[in-house]
Amino acid sequence: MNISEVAQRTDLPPKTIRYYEDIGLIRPERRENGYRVFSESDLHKLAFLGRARALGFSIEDCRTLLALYEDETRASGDVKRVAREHLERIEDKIAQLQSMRDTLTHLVRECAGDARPDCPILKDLAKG
Amino acid sequence: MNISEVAQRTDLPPKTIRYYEDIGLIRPERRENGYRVFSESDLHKLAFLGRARALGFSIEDCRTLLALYEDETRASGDVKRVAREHLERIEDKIAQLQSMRDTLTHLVRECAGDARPDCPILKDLAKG
DNA sequence: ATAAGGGTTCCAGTCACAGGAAGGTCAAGG
DNA sequence: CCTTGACCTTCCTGTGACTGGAACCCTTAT
Repeated sequence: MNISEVAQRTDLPPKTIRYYEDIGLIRPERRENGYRVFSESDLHKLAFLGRARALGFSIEDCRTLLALYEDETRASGDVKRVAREHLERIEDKIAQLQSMRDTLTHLVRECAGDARPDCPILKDLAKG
Repeated sequence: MNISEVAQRTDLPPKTIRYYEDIGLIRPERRENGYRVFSESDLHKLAFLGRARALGFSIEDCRTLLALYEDETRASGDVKRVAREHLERIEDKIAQLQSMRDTLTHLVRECAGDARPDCPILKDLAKG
C-alpha cells in the first residue's frame, strides 16, 4: 500500500503519517525506489493512533498506549491510569473554559454592541 | 519602574512582558543603561492584557482589543463582535472536550484496571 | 575587590503537525 | 521515445505564546 491509500483509509493526512514514522510510532518498509510500503499492521496502528488522538491523547500517551496494546502481558491497570490522568486534564480544561465562557457570556450580554464607544467588556478588562 | 516590579504588580512573568514588547503590544521607554522603564500606562496595558489572556483571547485579539480600548471613538459593536467570536470558539472547544470526556469516562468505568491484560479501552482504540 | 541580585540580548525548545520547494518515479497516451 | 500529470521523496520553515538557558552588563552592599 502506498501512502495516499493509507491516508484515505485511516483518514490521516500523508504529512501526519510521515511525521508518525519520523517520531518512531510506525516503521513501514521501503521499496527499492524509496517509496513507503504499508502493511495491514501499519494500517491498523495508524487507525489506532487516529482514534487515540481524536480522544485527545498526547503523542507520548499514544506511544505508551500503542506499546501497551502490543504487549500481550500488559496490565489493564496501566492503560486505565493513562486514561484516567488524561481524563483529569480534560476535566480541568473544561472547567477552565466554562469559567471563561460564563464571564464572557455575561459581558457580551451586557454590551450594547452598537456604534457608541461605551463598552462593559473593555471596562471589565481595564479594571477587572 | 523596572521589569521585576511590573511583573509583581501585573502577575506576569518578566519573559512575557519582554515578549509583549517584542511583538509591539507595549513600548516602554529605556534608561541610558538599556533598562526598560515602565510608566503607569504601560502597567495598565499589561494588566489589561493579562485579563484578556486570562479570558482566553488570542494575542491578536488582545492587540485588537487594546487598540479599541485606546480608541475613544470606537464602536462597542466592534468589541462585542470580537468577544462573541471568541465565545463561539470556546463553546465549540467545550463541546469537543465534553464529547471526549464522555467517551473516556465510559471507557475508564468499563476497564477493570487490574493486572490482567484484557482492556476495553485498548479494544475500543483498536477497533473504534 | 567581590559577590549577589538586578537587568539585557539572543538562541533553542515546546506540540503536532501544515505548507511549500526541489526533485525522483511511474503509468498512460501520442 | 517523449511527455504529461499524478504520485512519491526529503528538507526547511512556520505556527502560538511563551519558557529556559547562556553569556554578558549594571548596581549596590560588604
